[in-house]
Parts: sequence; C-alpha cells; structure tokens
Amino acid sequence: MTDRSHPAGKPIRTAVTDEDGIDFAIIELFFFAYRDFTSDPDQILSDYGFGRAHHRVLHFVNRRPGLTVAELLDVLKITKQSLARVLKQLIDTDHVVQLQGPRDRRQRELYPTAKGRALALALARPQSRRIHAALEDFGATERALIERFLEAMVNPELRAQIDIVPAKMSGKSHGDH
Amino acid sequence: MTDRSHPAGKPIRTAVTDEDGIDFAIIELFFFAYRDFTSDPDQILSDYGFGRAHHRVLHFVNRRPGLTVAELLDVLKITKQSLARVLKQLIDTDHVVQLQGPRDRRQRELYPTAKGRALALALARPQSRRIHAALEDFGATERALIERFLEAMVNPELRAQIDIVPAKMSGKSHGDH
DNA sequence: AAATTATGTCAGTACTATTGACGTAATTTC
DNA sequence: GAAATTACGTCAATAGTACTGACATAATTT
Repeated sequence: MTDRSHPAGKPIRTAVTDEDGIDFAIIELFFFAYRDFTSDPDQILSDYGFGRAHHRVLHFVNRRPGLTVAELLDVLKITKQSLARVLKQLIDTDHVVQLQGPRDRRQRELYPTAKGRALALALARPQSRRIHAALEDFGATERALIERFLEAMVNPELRAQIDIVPAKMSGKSHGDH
Repeated sequence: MTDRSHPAGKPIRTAVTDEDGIDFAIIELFFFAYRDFTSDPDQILSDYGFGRAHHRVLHFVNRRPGLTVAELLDVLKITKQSLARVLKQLIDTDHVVQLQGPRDRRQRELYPTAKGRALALALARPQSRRIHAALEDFGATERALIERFLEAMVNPELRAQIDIVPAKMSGKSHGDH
C-alpha cells in the first residue's frame, strides 16, 4: 500500500551485508541449518501426536537415564508447568517411566522404556544421517573443529550441562559436587 | 510413582551414546548452540513486544529488500495467515514499509525503514559477537569450513535460498580483526 | 511440630503457528 | 470484453508450546 496516513519511514533499498560489521552470512546459515535439522524429527513426531517438546524430553531422558524432574527442567530451561503435560503424555504412552528416588523418595527418576529408547533413536537417526552427510569430506580434525565451534557458541555458564553427558569426551569427570 | 496399573515397560538404565551409530554429540551440541544463539535477540525483542517471528521477517526484509510477500512466505516456510499478524505489526510500528510492485501492482515489495534497519542490526549484533567469539582462534580456512558444514546441513533443494543473498562469498573481506 | 524440598496440578494467559473460507484488486487467458 | 487466475489481505476457529501464580501432597530436614 502506497498510502500512508501516518509519517512512515522511507524504504531502504540496499541490503544489509557483512560490511555492516555483522556476520550475516553465518547467522543466516545457522538459521537455515537448524530449521532443516529439526524438520526430519518433526515429521516423525507428528505421527505420534507429539511435538518438539516431547523430542527434547525424550532425548535427555535417553541421554541421562535417571535424571530427576528438577534436573530436566534445568537443562531444558522451561518451567515445571510446561514440562508437566509433555512428560505426562510420554509416561501415559509408555515411553518414559518414573521411579522413586532411592535415597530421596520425593524425587522421580526418569528412565526411558524400550519403546522410548526406540523412538529416541528413530528421531535421532535422520539427524545423524544429515550430520554424516555434511561431514562427508571432512576428517577427524575438521570434525573436532566443528564440535569446538558449536561448543563455543554455547553460553559458558551452561557448558557444564554438555559435559554431564556420559562417554564421549575423555578426562571430563568433574564428578558431582 | 512406582504404581502402574497398566503394563509399563521396564526402565532402561544405560545412556544412549555414539556407539549406537548415532552422532548424539553433535546433535546435542547443535541444540544447545542454537538455544543460546537465539536467546540474545529474544531478550531484546521482548522489550518491543515482539517475538522470534518478527525477528525472522525483519532479518529477511533487511537482507533482501524489495522481496514480495510470497517470496517471504517461501523462505520462512510458514503460512500467509501466520505471517499476516507479524508483518502487520512491523508495518504499524514503522519498521517495514510496503510498496506496490512496479511491474505487477498486485505485489507488495517489502522494505525496511531506517527504524527497521536499526532494529535488525541491533538484533544481529549479539549474535555476531557470539560467532566472532566462537571463531576467535580460527583463521579464514576454518571459518570457511564452518560455513561449508552449515551449508551442507541445509536441504539441497533449499540451498538456492541462501545463494540469493547478495555479496557473501568470493573475496569476502570480512574486514577487521 | 515446623519448615523446607520435590513434585504435581489448576487456572488463566500469550505467542506462534495451523486450516479453511472469503474478498478485492490486478493480470492473464480465451 | 468476460472469465479465470494470481497476489494479497482478513476473518474465524483451533492447536502447541510456552509463561506466571497459586495451591496440594508427600517426604525430608530442622
């Protein structure tokens, strides 16, 4: 609409580029990459009536079996109420089970069932394939570089969450406090 | 809840690892990296009452001034109705203006105003800083590698969208530092 | 016994997205 | 020139994921 009743700014016809001192190239690549990265599991999830939130819960429950609700909330950075519905659905559909904490019986330790493990793997498979394809021409050195880059993109305070993951790294056993 | 009335699966107590043939390390890194990557602009946006959807529109309007509504829908992969509200708000707040298409007057070419350009840059700044910091120890070769990786993560059919971007590669003098 | 902690749940709200339907103006086709 | 198509805008209804605040329960700690 060329009609404007209130003082509208004039159109700027030049594109922003990296010359503005901002790394638009990588910003945009990151957007496209993540959009497509999540599209594969999203499709599978819709068959189950699940969404991305279910995927995240399922992922971390499989990745750190036995984590408590509080720990999960901390990793996902969402509220208890947001988690509630999603977790309930996963439990009702027998993808996740809760066990009473052995030391503290108020706690609920979360574990995947065989069904939940299978779904988690099914969701991760296309993502892993995509990564493999993207790393096709790369060797171990380049792969390590990508990992270093991605890790550096994470907030330093939150990098601890990554290290909790079993296996993988070597001497990263800053155990529990 | 140790009580289950229906046949629930048994808890699996071992964590999934890369040994399952799946690249969980990078999958998880990608998740954390993107989560934090978007957190900076999200904070700024909330001051304006805007959300991530506004950011995306603002980004592409600044990146390809003069694109039409249809083109924008194609890039964002959302529906017209989803775009409508967001775009309207950006126009009402004088961040974006519409001009009649010169050749086809049905089309609306979208342009940023000075205000819209400023906001787009403000949103991109912390993201760019984060990228710079992550690439700190990397040279041009490593940087190119990261770009190649991210580009390879995008669906091949959709890579065309990336190339539309002006300037970009070639003798990219990603200037100072 | 009282306070705290871990979890669950209810009510209300917001944002982003969806599909379907309809209207209008401009362009293209017959 | 009339009809069909295209580009865009808008209305209504719905869903998924998130939020805040409040309150309940059981277990643990003080």
